[in-house]
Amino acid sequence: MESYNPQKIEPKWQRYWEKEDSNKAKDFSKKPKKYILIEFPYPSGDGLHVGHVRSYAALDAVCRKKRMEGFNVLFPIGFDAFGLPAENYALKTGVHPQTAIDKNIATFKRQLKSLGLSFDWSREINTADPKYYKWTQWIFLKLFEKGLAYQAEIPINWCPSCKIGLANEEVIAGSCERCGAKTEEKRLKQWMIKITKYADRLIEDLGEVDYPERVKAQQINWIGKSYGTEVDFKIDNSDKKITVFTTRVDTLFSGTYLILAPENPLVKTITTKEQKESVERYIREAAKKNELERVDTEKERTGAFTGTYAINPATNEKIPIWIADFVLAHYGTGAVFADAHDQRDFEMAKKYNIPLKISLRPKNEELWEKVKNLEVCYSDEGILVNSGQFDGLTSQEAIKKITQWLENKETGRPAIQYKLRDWVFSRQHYWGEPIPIIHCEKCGVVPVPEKDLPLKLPYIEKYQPTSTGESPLANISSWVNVKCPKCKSRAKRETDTMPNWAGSNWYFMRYCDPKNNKALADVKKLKYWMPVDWYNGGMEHTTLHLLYSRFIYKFLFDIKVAPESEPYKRRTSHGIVLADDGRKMSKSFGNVINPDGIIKKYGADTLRIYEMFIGPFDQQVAWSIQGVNGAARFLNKVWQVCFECSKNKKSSPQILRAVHSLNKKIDGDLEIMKFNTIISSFMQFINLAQENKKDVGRETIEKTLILLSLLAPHFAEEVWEKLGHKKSIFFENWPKYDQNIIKKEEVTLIIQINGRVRDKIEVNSDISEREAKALTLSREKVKKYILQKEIKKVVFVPGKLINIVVEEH
RNA sequence: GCUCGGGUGGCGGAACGGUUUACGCACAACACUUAAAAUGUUGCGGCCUUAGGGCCUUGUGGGUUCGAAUCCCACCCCGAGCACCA
Repeated sequence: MESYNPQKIEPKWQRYWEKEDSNKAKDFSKKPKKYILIEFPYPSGDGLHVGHVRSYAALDAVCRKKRMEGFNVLFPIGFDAFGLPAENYALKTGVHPQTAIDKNIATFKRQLKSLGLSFDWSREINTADPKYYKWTQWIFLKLFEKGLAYQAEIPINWCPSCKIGLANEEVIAGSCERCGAKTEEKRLKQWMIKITKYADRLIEDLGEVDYPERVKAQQINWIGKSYGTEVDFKIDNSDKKITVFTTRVDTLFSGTYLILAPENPLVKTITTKEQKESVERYIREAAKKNELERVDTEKERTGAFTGTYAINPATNEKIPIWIADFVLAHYGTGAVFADAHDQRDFEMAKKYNIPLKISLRPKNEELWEKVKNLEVCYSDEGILVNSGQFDGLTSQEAIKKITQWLENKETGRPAIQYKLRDWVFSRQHYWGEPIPIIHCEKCGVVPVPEKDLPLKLPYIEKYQPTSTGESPLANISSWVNVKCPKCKSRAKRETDTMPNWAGSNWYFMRYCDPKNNKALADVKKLKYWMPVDWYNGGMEHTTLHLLYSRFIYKFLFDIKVAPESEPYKRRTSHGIVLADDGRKMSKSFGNVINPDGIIKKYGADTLRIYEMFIGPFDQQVAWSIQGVNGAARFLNKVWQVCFECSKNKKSSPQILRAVHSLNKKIDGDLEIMKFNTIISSFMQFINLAQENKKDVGRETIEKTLILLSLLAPHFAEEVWEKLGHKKSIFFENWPKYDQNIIKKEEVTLIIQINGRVRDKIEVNSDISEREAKALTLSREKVKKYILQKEIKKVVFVPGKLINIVVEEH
């Protein structure tokens, strides 16, 4: 008998599957559809990561099973090819991003194919292909048309040394990722997308999808909806008012000052002559700090007095208006009322000797003494004091009643705030989709007409950013200078490009109809395939890609392009694969595992089995080369058993029961992604078969191979063929297990005395309680424990256990 | 600080109200071999015991239960995400 030689058989079957188009999904097939999606890779120069292998192999197993169960499965693959690394690489080496990406994609394709994954390669997409990004640009035009894309001057991370705007993910601990210089805030006009308009729907519709709790919680947290009250404070000696947002209106009576964000436009108009200098100095200081420094909660509270006062609508007292950098301009109204029941306000008032008042009383008397004397800040809920008619109410009651009271006086109202901010959609980079907008001297902002799409990214030689912070595209005057599509007068193109997320927002729709020239995808095909039935990906995309793409899909639903409002029925996520030292795999640590090496030495099937066995799928796992040996040994054992037993006629009841149990285990565990227990059950089965080779018949071997084909497809095909089959094993139907065969006649009954295991007996599985009790009490071991003691109770769990409860002395 | 996960042998982990430590790795002994590798067999939580066996053990402390790794309460530790969000 030949020994198992993956290096020989794997390429053979990969060629076979490619030739036979084995994994092609058929549009409008009468079979029920399953759309199973993995996050498409960014084709980095490092090649495929063993982490990709784990999640792709897992979902590949799911797809293979669904096909054998009679589903028309769509399991597509593509490449998210725009992005910064290719541009940085170009800056360093002069190699054009297009060239680098093409090369990387070729490597990825070779690697993915060498794993034998059952992708439908005929639907391959590439987000940097003009035929693809034509539709990414089209979506932008639609957003613009509906008023959801707009320009605003907002602060961005600016590297004064590279003279370039940086995305948040390019700023590491307040410094530029490339040169290490401290970043500053710079205000630039940016394209923004109004995702906030969809905030409520993004929360509510989570109710109708099947996502892990932690994913839902993270998205809800990120959107950060909070219910509160808006309160108007009249400015003293003026008609103007300052509106603040609070979730704790119960503390309004202790509001002894107001604080504005330094960037709040009101600051300029209300600051008095006397205070102008110190206020302006404070604003300058605040602007110099980057986000990281401002957020440092350990630092001392600072602020500046504007010289102006406001009237607290609850007490009618005159209270000073301050500015402080811990008040955020972009949240709420950029203004808060400050009181003794907020840690930050409390600290700041202490520092500047601003008067404080108490309006909440804690239950704890000892604490109350300290709170009363302003020794500590009490910020929990309590009972109202010094609050006029509201005294004695709990915080919860007071929030309702005070809001109502303010509403009647027309100085307040219930309000809702979100943490979610609009999405900054501009990047000052080359390697992205150009934003299809023209700035006309006469007409202003004019969209590129749809017929002119795709607006192709021009091929350039130099990627150096401009000194003004514009993208390198601004340097190509022949591309920038155009005629206005409306009035034909002089105009300039927008030179910002889109962020990396633009292409991945809708790629799953393109898979449904990847070659369509007339639409991003044919409506009928979308209706057939969408929504994605099962989408697996990383937790790191929860608040970026996953949220963005849900939003864009909702928008496309609203303009009648998408057939429903949620793109993904079910989301699951994998844990990351760490290096054997427990750290992230990274070139700089020198601990990266290249799947090519493992495939060469052990074969793709071994690698796949190992990676799925390594630990729970949704948790992070550390790589271990010794573990790969275990997977290789397992496949070798299966190989031996298959050939040694294939001539046996019949299987023993024990083996039959075991293989049916295994079948059941796989059916159950695959659906809940417990791949590690599937493989351990498989190992147990093979160990049993190996010990009882005479009892393993051919039909059991064949069943085993079909079960194993999900995990080790090349292996299964090869043995299947060697057993004399002419057709691919993947044409077989998924086997059904028989519960009657699984049911055991004889079981081990556990005997407990007072809950402790004292004995075990082999009994018929449907033994009655009376019989079991009699049998138990006749056992020598049991007698020892119940001698001269009173039996108080007998607990009987049929087929499992009997517990004798006796009096303890 | 808030939200969500976790803490079980030397290690990865299984069990998620009913035999704790399945399966794998590592380790040890033996067999096969001139030798090594590979493979196979056996052992492998701790303490006590001549044996039979006994006792302890799922981060810590309580509770519910005939019975708790599993359910409840409090605390400690680790990981992930958010974080001056009023």
